[in-house]
Amino acid sequence: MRTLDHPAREQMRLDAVLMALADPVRRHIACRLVESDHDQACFSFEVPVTKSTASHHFRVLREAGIIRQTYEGTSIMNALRREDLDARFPGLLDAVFRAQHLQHP
Amino acid sequence: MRTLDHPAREQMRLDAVLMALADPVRRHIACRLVESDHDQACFSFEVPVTKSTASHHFRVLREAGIIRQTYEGTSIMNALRREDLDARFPGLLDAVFRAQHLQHP
DNA sequence: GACGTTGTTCGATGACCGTCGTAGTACGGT
DNA sequence: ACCGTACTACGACGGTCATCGAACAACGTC
Repeated sequence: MRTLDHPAREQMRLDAVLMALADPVRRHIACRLVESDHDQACFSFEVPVTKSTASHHFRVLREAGIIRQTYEGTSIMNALRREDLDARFPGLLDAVFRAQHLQHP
Repeated sequence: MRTLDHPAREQMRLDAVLMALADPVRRHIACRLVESDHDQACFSFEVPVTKSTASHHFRVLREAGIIRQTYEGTSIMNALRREDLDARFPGLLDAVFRAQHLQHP
């Protein structure tokens, strides 16, 4: 079984989280996950980049601790690590999501 | 009289704000301003970089709309644009400041 | 087993960023 | 008028980032 590395809750670094969310493509992915209550495969996100670039962005989000990725057949399902994020950096995710919505309604 | 360009409240972009706060030196400056209630000159911040680099960071913070800079003699006084930030991106500054404190108590 | 789907990995490339030193500007004080 | 202080502007350098295409790997299906 293939596995993917995820940082533990205490290992999340604010640098990495803010850097990850500063990119518009990654923020779009993260905000889509905030909105939907169920996991989503990578291909279901409509991002204006190629497959390899999207793969890179998912990896950055995962290594920052923002998403959790699990293999599911040929797909990878992406879930927001909301509990971990809220515990480590309270209010941050909500604020970013709200800000994104205010700017791009 | 010398003047400095500041973005209007509506012109602030989330990209620029998150990008600015992703850098540790700039986040240190911003958090120092959150803590202190009065304006502070550039030289009063103890940052581990040279003058020119610090000047660059202050410019990034100003152009993102995070700080307001005004000339005062030979110095430049820096003030947090808290009202504008809270109006444009509610809760964001507080969340980042709190996260910074949780990580670096 | 062959094929399509889904994503990763590996260079390569161009752009941007943080950093610095040097030179220059503006201002206040002597 | 001169000097020191506070900061900016400019050019340069190295590192990192986003992006891409091509090749590869894993899985399900026919």
